[in-house]
Amino acid sequence: MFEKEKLTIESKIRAYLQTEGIKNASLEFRQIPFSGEWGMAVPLFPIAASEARSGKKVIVPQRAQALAEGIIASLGDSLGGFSHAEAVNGYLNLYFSTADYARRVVDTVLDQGSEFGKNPDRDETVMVEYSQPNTHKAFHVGHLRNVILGGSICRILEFAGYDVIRANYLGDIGLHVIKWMWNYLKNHPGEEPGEDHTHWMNQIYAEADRLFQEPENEAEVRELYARWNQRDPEILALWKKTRQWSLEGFNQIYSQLDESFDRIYFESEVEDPGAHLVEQLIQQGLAKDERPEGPVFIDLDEIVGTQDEYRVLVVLRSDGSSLYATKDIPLAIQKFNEYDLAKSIYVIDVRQSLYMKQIFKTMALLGYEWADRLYHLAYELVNLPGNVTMASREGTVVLFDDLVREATQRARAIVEQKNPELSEEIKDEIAEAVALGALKYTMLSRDNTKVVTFDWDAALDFNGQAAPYIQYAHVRAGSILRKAGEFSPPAVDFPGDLEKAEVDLIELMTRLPAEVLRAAAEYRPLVIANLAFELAKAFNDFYNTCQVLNTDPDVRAYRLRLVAAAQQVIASSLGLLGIRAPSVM
RNA sequence: GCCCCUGUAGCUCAAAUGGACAGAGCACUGGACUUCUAAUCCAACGGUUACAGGUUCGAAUCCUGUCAGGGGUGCCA
Repeated sequence: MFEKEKLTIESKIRAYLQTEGIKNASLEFRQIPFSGEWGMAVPLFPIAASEARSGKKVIVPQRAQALAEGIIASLGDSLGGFSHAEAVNGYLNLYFSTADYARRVVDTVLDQGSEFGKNPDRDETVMVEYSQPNTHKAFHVGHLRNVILGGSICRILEFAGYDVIRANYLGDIGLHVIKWMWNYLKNHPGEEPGEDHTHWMNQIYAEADRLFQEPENEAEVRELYARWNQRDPEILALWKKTRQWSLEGFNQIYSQLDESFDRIYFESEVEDPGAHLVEQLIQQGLAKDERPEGPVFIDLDEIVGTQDEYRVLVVLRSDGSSLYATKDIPLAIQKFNEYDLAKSIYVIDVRQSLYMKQIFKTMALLGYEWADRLYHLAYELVNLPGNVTMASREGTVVLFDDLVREATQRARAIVEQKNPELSEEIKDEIAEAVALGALKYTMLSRDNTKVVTFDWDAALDFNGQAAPYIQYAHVRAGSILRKAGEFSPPAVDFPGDLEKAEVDLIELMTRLPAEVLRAAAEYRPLVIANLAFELAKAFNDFYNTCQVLNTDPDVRAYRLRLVAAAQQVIASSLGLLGIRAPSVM
């Protein structure tokens, strides 16, 4: 937003440094930490230090300070858009005219609206594969982190200018599916799912898993597996029907989470291509075939010439049945056959890091030039207190629908208390927005590499650094505009003596564009989560210290602009997290 | 054994990628609703950034080592 001023002043600084015998200095602009007014800072330590390194006899801090002072002296009155400058602690601080800066930021935000902070189109397509649930099974809080993270990453990448393809890869075959069908045929023939598909599917699965422990049941399941392998039409039909139930269940969840997918892949579709590919690998001499005594595997360390780095990748079991790797290799190829991808991202938990590395290396060995465009976005697990990993088979899970139901009920009770006059329908909407927002924010506001310990109290705490706090700031802003009867107040000048709360709020708004780029580059929604909270905090501070409606007409005029702009930026940052921004709550 | 991740306030987490006094939220204590919604705000409290060295003008951040926790490591997904 201030590139022009930056460039002008930069060339002037360089000119001065030339006279000091310093050429090609690397100038760095950063934020001035504390501000009653604001501007940019240029640290001169790096320059002084490089002088010292090149043999000149200088004391770095003093020299840095002297340079900053020298620059100011040389600039004189020609500050090129800045209002004044200071030399402090070896930093050159350049300040903007408060009135100009404020007006410029607010005008820009309101002109661009929901486009503010959005990067121009890059003409690059990125695929993000996430969620990847197994059909016929539960959807628990562990799965939730993946969907929420993947969904937010997609939104951020889009905002950063990429074309994004949301891909899902469903585990629709395997022992778990056979077990499910066995239990269904034996104990629940003809039954149909109720309202909540996933919950019902999971009950049958959990029961099947329990019964599977009995040897005679296991034998029956194996029999069914054999029929499946022979493509028994009756079993195939049942599989298709029940799989569809699962998909419908997942879609209920996705739509509740405001998630949707552009491309769905099924494990069942890549199993056969995978088997053929394995044969090729063997023929090419890349894979070793030890069947029937051993499996088919690629000795990556041996091929690459490393030790204990890539280990070996088993691509087919000794009995000829398929593994993850059997299918992931053809799937990677299929993705690039279908799309021209600048990047293919896999949102998968950190335990599969080595496996992902093996797959990527294998693609490189196969000669695909796009192998270096594969990226594993690893995230840590959601554990229960006491570091207990959620696992359906252990029964240590918090199910998605249980959590959402509880959270929504609590949110609903608060809406009831705050806004009893609202219609039931609106109350429900708000409760859902708040409940889901809170869950999403909890997942997104910690770094991908950090384990989330799921705690009911923390997940259901709507106070403090949480989504409802941010949503509430958005609501308050909307409320002011509604009462003013002006949702897009006309442009006006800003005064030079703004309150600190106003300055801080404006300052945070300017950070959105850069933070979007950083979040996209690092695949870290946390960056946006932090900004959203800080914006809300600054807005609440402003709300508390600055009257908008009941004040001088001049003040009211520019503050209405400020409120509208703040509301926009808060809404945008919530949007990037996939969190709804209600207008009442 | 080897590899990866983590260790910051009582608890849960940040820290603009090496910069100005390490910041928030919970919890605890004391204040603020006749005023644009108190799902809010203000104040107070709370730190040898696991430990020991090193690199440099400057380190939570980079390097080495140690300790603690978690994960991975040829036919689980």
